[in-house]
Order: sequence, then C-alpha cells, then structure tokens
Amino acid sequence: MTTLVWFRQDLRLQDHPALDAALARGGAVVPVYLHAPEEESPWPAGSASRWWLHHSLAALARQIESRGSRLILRRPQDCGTELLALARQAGATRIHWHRRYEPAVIERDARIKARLRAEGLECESFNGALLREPGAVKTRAGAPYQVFTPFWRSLLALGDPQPVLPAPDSLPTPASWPHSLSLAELGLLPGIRWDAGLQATWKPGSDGAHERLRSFLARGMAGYAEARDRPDLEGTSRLSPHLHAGEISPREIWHAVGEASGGKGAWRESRFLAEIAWREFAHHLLYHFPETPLRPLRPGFERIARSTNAKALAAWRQGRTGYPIVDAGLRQLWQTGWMHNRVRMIVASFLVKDLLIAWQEGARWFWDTLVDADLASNTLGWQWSAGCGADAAPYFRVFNPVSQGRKFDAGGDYVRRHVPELARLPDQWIHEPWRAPPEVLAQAGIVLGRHYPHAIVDHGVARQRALAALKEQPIL
DNA sequence: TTTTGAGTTGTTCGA
DNA sequence: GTCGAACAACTCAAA
Repeated sequence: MTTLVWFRQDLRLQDHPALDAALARGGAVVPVYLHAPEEESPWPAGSASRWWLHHSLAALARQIESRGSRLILRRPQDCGTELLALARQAGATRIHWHRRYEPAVIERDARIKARLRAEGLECESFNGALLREPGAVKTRAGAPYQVFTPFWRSLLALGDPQPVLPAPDSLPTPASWPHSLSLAELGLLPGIRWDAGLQATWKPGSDGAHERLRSFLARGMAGYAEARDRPDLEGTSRLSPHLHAGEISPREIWHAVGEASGGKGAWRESRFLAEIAWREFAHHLLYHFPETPLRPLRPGFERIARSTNAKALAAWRQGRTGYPIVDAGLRQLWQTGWMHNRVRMIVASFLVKDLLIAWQEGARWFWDTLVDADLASNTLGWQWSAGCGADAAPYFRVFNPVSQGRKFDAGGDYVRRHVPELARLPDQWIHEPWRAPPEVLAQAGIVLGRHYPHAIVDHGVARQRALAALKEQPIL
C-alpha cells in the first residue's frame, strides 16, 4: 500500500503528522511537491518567497534523498488532476497533506478532496502548521476571538500542544517512481540575479531553522522583551520565514522553549511564545474573516479618503522618503527579504498615516519582497497598523519616525548599515539629517537632495492631516 | 440582557 | 527633565 504525501508549507521531515501517519500504515511513501501558483490567486508567492521556496525545496530533497527516497516535483495547472495522475503512476491508494488556511487554498483543497474520494482514493488532511486550529479556540459564546489577550489566555488554557514527532530514519520507496521535474524547471529563481543579499542572510531549510532556534535560545530569553524592539541588535529569532515554509513547526518551538527553561518559571507566558501565539491569532482571524486580505475588518474604514500619489508610493518602496529609519527599513527589506518588526510598524505607519496611502498597497509590496510573506500575518500586521483590524491601534497613534529612530536605534547603527550615504553623520543628526548644521552635513559628505533625499513630507504637517482625515470619517 | 473593564507596540502638550 | 492627561469612541469578552 503506497501513500502520496503532498508537501506544501511543511517542508520538513520532523514533526510531520501527514508523513508520520503514512509511515505508521506501512507501505511505501511518495513525497510530492506541486508548484501551481495559478491556484493560489490572488496571492501567488512573490519573488522573495519563490527564492526561499527554491532553496527550501532543495534542502528538503536532500533530506529525503539521505533517507533513500526522492522528492517528486511537478508544475501542474491543476493540482487535483496531477495528484490523481501521480497516484495512478505510483500505484498509491492514499493521499495525505497538512491543512492550509488561506481562503483560496481552503476552497481548492476541499474540491480536490471531494474529487479524489470520488475516484476511490483515500484522502486525509492533518494539522501541521498550528498549535491549535481555528475552531479549537473560541469564546464562551462560541464565537471567534477578535482580541489577542483573551485569545492567548484561552490558548494557554488548552495546555501544551502534542509532543513533537521525530523525523523518520528511512522512507520506504515504491516499486516504480513517477517522473519528476528538476528543481530548476519549477522556475522559482529570479531571471535577473538580485538575490545576493538574500543568499548572504539566510539558510533556508530545516537545518537553517534549527540553527536559528538554537542560537536564539542560547542567547537566553531574559532580555527578549526589550531586545526584540531593537533593530540594531540581533534580538529577534528571525524564524518567521522558516515557520512560513514549515521547515520548523510551532510545536517544536513551544517544546524547545520549555526545555531551554528547564521547565521552570512562566515560560509558557513568555513574550516569545506570545509572538508565536500572534501567528496563531493571525491564522484564526484569516480563517474566520476570509475577506480581510483585501478589505478592512472594520468596514467604516473603507470610506477613508486615500492618496494615489504614485511618486510618494515609489519613494516609499525604494527607501527614498528622506526619513532615515523608514528608508533603512525599506532597504533592508529590498536587500535581505526581511524587515525588523519594530521597523515594519514604523514604515507602515508612515505609509498609511503620513502619506495617507491605502494599507493594501503596503501589504502588496511586502507580499512581493518578504521571504516570510504569510497571508495571515501580513494581513493582521497591516490592518493593525492602519487601525482597521483586530486589536487595532487607535487612530491618533501616529509613529514619529524621528523619535522612534532615537528610541530604538539610538546609536544609529541600523540606519548606517542600510543607508550608507548617511554613515558619517553623527548620532545626534542621524535620524533627522535636515536639522544638521550645514558644516556637519558638509563634513559628512552629504548634500541633501543629491546624496540623500529631502524629506518627502513634513511629519508634523502630515500627522495633523492624518488625524483630520481619520477623525472626520464617521466610523460606523 | 446588561453592564463593566479592558484593549501589543504612541505622541504631544502643559504643568 | 519628568509626569500625567488628552487624544475618541468602539467593540470585545466575560460576568
């Protein structure tokens, strides 16, 4: 009896319930990955995500091969048809996969499952991505939570997630293998090789994920709550792209935190696991409010007048707004496919409030450029910043890019790293070069408007404009 | 059903 | 320099 294991956002062998269940039944296993971006419209993986996916698949294929098996790659228009064909070619009677929670994917998977069953195949899906699935965490009234804190308390009350499943030592192979494309034939890598910065920053794959987790836990959790807000430090785990690709599971992280703390103290309530819980919360919200990637959770916000200033949007994307911390963030994103969380909030506030541009524009840009682009987390983050989502920031909370820079990048290291033309500016002026005395600018080799742009808006003016625009809207 | 306390991440102003 | 209040009103979740 042969089982197809359809790998999706679960590119790992450890803690893999779909694979584990296939092995438990005995018989051969055929590991399959299908690249079908048309079926994920309107959110097919962006360029940075595809780069990650390429390398993550390479890592997974190596792991599978080291266990005497193969990863079959295909590039179908229609996954249902392809799975059916693969099952026939491999003599498989069962198909296993892990559930995903994006609206278009849920719909597609339901269609596929019905079709495969109608064709006489056994189909089973599992939870491989979340501590608790949507539906497991509900208010007493049975409704989905829309506020994080009670959600988190409720999640904690459910206790520890199930123990981590070990990776198998070997994978039993079928009598004959279906044909596989080469990884290059999936066409995931960019035509123009802009990916040097990504290559230098990341190690996609399960091994890379576990190295990150190990070094993060070794630094200790004591200073995390403060260090995580400092873009100039290595204070965060940087596990987000690994989690998105499923190279590591949240259950593994949960239990690893417990072990690292020796099971002592309030490790379950730690700030770090709360961040893992935010990821869960984002998935719950996406599941229960599937229209939110495109529309505000709070409908009153749809009527807010928004600018369509293409030049301002382009300046924001390119990191040429004239606000150093904003530009540093957007350039870090462009170069490394990632941006520090604190800076994500700063650039989001700047786009949505200072420039009055729709949050959806920011979400789209992040979608294409982030290696951790995740529909649930990206949607939650942008709606939170725009003030139109769950647990949203109040409308009058407008980040000041200068004071945020001073507070969280006091020494200017982060700005200097990503905006090298400002590198010689003293700390005092690094976050507001327009206020530096002319001789200081000259000494730093900067002519504003030539080496570094003038600020595209005056934050004081922009803040007042944003407050007025948001205030005058009747928020139903 | 109604009430009540609370809600990740801020800024500015004036005492 | 420091501190508290104001910046709104709404919605959620539980009692």
